[in-house]
Amino acid sequence: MSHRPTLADVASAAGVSVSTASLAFSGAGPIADATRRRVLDAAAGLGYSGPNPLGRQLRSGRSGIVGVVVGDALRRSFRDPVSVQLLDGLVDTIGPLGLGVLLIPGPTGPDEPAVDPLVEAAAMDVAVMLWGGTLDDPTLGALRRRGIPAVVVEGQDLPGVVTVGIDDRGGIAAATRHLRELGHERIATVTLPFGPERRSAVADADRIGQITWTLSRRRLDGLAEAGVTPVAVYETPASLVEHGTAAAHALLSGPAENRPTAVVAQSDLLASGVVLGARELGLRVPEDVSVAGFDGLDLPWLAPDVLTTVVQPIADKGTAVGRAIQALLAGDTPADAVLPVELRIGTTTGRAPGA
Amino acid sequence: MSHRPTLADVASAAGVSVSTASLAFSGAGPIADATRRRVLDAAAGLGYSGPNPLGRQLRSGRSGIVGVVVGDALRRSFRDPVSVQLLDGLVDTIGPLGLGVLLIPGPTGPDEPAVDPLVEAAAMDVAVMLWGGTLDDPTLGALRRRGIPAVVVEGQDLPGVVTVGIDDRGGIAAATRHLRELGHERIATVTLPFGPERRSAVADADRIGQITWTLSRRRLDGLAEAGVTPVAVYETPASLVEHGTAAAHALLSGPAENRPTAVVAQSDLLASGVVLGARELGLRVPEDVSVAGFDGLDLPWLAPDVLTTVVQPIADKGTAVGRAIQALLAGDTPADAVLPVELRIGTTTGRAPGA
DNA sequence: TTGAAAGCGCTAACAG
DNA sequence: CTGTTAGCGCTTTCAA
Repeated sequence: MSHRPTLADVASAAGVSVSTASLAFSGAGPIADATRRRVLDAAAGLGYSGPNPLGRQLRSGRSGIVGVVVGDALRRSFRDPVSVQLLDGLVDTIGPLGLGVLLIPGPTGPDEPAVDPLVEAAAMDVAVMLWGGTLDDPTLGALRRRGIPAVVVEGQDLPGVVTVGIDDRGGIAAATRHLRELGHERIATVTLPFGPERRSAVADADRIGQITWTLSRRRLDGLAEAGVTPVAVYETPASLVEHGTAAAHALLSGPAENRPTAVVAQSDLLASGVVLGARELGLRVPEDVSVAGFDGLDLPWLAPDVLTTVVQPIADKGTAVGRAIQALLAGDTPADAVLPVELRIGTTTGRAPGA
Repeated sequence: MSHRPTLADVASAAGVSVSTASLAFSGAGPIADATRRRVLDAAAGLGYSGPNPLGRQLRSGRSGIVGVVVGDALRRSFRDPVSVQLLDGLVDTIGPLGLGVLLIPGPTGPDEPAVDPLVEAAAMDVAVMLWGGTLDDPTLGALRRRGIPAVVVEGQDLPGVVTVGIDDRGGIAAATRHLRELGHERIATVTLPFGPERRSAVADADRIGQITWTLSRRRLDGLAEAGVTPVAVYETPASLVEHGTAAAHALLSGPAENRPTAVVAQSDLLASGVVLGARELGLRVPEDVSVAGFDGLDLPWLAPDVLTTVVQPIADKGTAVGRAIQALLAGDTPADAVLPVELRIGTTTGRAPGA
C-alpha cells in the first residue's frame, strides 16, 4: 500500500468496520471510548490524517466553499480597500461556519470571456458577488443555471438573489446637507466609474444618463436628495488617489468666482486625491475648498487632516453577508439588508469662502 | 425527479450510456457529433448545467484548489499591498491552469488556534504560504501530514518545501550603497516586524538578536553587506504608513549634529510614512534627510515626489509561484527561486547635508 | 455499540 | 464510436 491510506485501511488496521472508523473521526454517533482510541491509534500508525474531504464532500453534497466573485475594483491589484476589508471580514465570518472562500475573478474587459471558468465549474455551495450584478449579468445567469444561490453586495436589487448594501444615497445626502449648512452653493462631485467603459472626464447630462453601475448612480442621486444640483460631475475610471487628483485639477483650476467651493467624492481614495490636487493648485483645504468623501477609511497620508466622510460599516457588511450565506445554506430565504451609514465630520470641510 | 439532474438522467433522456454522456461534456474521447448534440440537447432540456464537480473531483482525486495561507500582513485588513498584488497575480496565473484560490487565514495571535481548520480539512491540491513559514510552523506540519505539497513565499528556506523569494539582502545593500555614494554616514533603518510579538520602538542589539521573521533579518543584513552599521534600528509592528511616521519622529527629532541623514525603510509604506513624518518635523526631503524604501509601489500621495526604492518584481513572483505549483502538480520537484530586485532612484534621496 | 450495504456523481478501462 | 463495469472515499441508514 504505497498509496495514501483511506478510512478502510484504518478500519481494517484497527479491526473495526469502516462505518465505525468514520464515527471515530466525525463523532456523529455513539462509539465506545476504547474503540475510538483504537481507531485513532491505527490512524496515527498509518499516517492517516483524517477523512479525505473529497469523499466527504461527494457524500454530503456540500463542498464547504463560498465562491466570492471579486469585481474589477479588486481585480486591478485588489486596490479597493473597502472590498479588501470586506473580503477579510467575510473570511473571518464564515470560517467558524466551516466554510472557506474561493476567489473568483470577475469580468475584466469587454474582450475577455464574460464568465470565469470557475463560475461555471468550481464546486461551491453559495456565491457572493462583491460590488456587482446587473440584471443581465452573465455571472448571475451561470450561477442560477447551476442552482447556486447568490448574495450580491453593493449591487442592483435583483429578483432571486439576496442583496446586502448600504444607504449610499442617504450618506451622500447627509454629506451634501452638511456642506449646504456651511454655506456652499457651488458643489461639484467626483464619481466612481459609470460602467465597464471607464472615463476620466467631466460628464455631461447625456453621459450621466448612461450610468450602468447602480452604486455610482445611487451616490450621485444623494446630491439631488439634498436638493443640490452639482455644478460639475467628474467621472473617474477607478477609485484611486491619482484619479481624484486629476479631477481636482479639472474642477478647481478656474478663477475663484465660479470655481466650486466644495467637492463631494464618492470614495475616500478619490477624496484624498482631490485634497492633494487642490493643494497642488495652491488652494487651502478647507478654507478655499471643502472636500468630503465616502467610506471611512484611514488615510494616514492626510494626517494631521482628517477627511470628512460618510463612514460605512464594513465589518457589519461582512457579518450581514455571512448571515445571509448561513441562511441560504439552511434553505431559508434571507431578507435583503440595507445598512446605515454615518457622516463623520473631519477637518477637510469648513465654511464656504465668503459665507 | 424534483432533484437536480445528474449525468445518468441526461444519459437516459438522450438514450445513451452514462459514459457516452460523460464524453459529450469532457470531449476526452471519440464521440459522434450527432450523439454529442443529442446529449447536449437532453441536458439543456433537463436544465443540467454540466458535470457535478464533486463527483469529478472524487473520481480524479483532484480538487483543483490551491490553498493560499495568507500571513497576518494580509489578515489585518489585507493592508499589505505587496501580498495583495501577489495574490491577484497568483489568481491570474493559475486560473488558466483550471485552478482556483482558496483563502486560508494564517495564524493571528498567540491566543488563537495555531492552525486554521481549513488547513486541516479543506480539499486542496497544493498550498501556498504567503510570507511565512518558520521551521516549526504548525501549518507546514499539518500540510506535510496531509501530504499536500507547499510553496513558501518570502519565508525561510526550509527542507521539503519550495521557496520563492527575492534578493532582499542585495536590494537593501544596493540602496545603502547608493546612500553612501551620496555621502551619508549616519544611516538609520526602519524594519518590518521582528516576529509575532510586535513592537514600535528602537531596538537594541539584544532585541535585534531576537528576530524570528527571516524577511526582516535578511533586509537588515543588507546594510551590513553594504558595509554600514545603522546608527539606529527602529522596529515597527506592521508595514503601515503611520508606523513609518512614528519611526521618523523617534529617529529624527534630535539636533542636526547627530541626527541620521538617511533612513532606509524595509517597505515603501514605512518609507512614505518616514517622509511624511520628516516633513512634519520641518525637515526637507531629501535636503535634510534622505529616505529609501523597498517594494516599488505606486505612492500617489507623495506626488510629485517619487520614492527611491528597491523594486521587487511582484508579477514575476506570482508567475514563479504559479510555475512551482504546476510542477508540483505534475509530480516534479521545482527548484527554489530567488528573483532579482532593482534599485529605482527617485527624488527622496540626495547628497548628505554638508557632504 | 458495532457492522453490512448502499450510493453520492462521475470517469476510465475495457470490450464490443 | 458506444456500452458495461468498476470504483474514487466517504457517510448513513438499517439491522444485529
